[in-house]
Amino acid sequence: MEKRRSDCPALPPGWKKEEVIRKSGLSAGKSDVYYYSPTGKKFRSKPQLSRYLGNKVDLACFDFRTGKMMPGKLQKSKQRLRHDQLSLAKGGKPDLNTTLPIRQTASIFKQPVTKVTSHPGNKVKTDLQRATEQPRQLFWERRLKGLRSSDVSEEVLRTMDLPKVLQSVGLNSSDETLLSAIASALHMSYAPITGQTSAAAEKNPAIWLNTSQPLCKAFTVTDEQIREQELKVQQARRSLEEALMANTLAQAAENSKDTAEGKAT
DNA sequence: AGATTCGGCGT
DNA sequence: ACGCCGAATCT
Repeated sequence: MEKRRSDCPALPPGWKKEEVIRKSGLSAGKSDVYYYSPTGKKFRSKPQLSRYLGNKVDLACFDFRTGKMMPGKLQKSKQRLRHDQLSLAKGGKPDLNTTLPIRQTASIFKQPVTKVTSHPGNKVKTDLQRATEQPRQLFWERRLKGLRSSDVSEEVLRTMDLPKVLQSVGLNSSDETLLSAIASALHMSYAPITGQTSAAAEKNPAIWLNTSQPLCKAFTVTDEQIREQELKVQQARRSLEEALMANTLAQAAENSKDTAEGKAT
């Protein structure tokens, strides 16, 4: 079989590329691409490669299959914004993306910061497939300050009212940030959100802060509150269902109008 | 145990 | 249709 490993000019010197054709099974004829580092370590996907190279090499426009840099390949951020504004101006569908505005690291993929876990004479498996939890800055949630949600016409939406039992921890964090902080915590972790349970966190957050919990004082939620909330969610779902239904109907009407115009010309 | 190979999930 | 990665299979 063609076990030819070729140089890959788009990568630093010493990196090799290999393409292996599948010879049996349902996917016979298709191929898999692998890269080998100068030390001989094998890489079988772009995320894996990106994790290893970190910010040494920007792989944003690197095409894993061909092994070449493809300049037009930049998809995210810039182009994306332009498209959004364009389609918005034309009255297109609203963007339903719910990704949190959390800063990622230098690479285009999730990537842990440097964390040395292997020492001479110590057997520790490095380069875990899934990057472990990243360390976080103590008051990272403050970066959420001032973020507001708005509707498609840039009209700022009324903010949610938080129950009084929810109070932020630490100096002068605004209520507005607290909402974002709690929402982020709910999105980013499957663990229960308890707030800062240590009373000491209030006195000296720099030392006692639990960084896996939002900057929020400890609180308890009653069954009563849960039932109330369930009711609200049910109502919200009903109005959403109505809105979506109206939207698909309008869409269908629009389409049939378009095809009618097409026939007329 | 490590390398190779194909399936199949998610997008 | 394809990238990515789990896991069965091979050496």
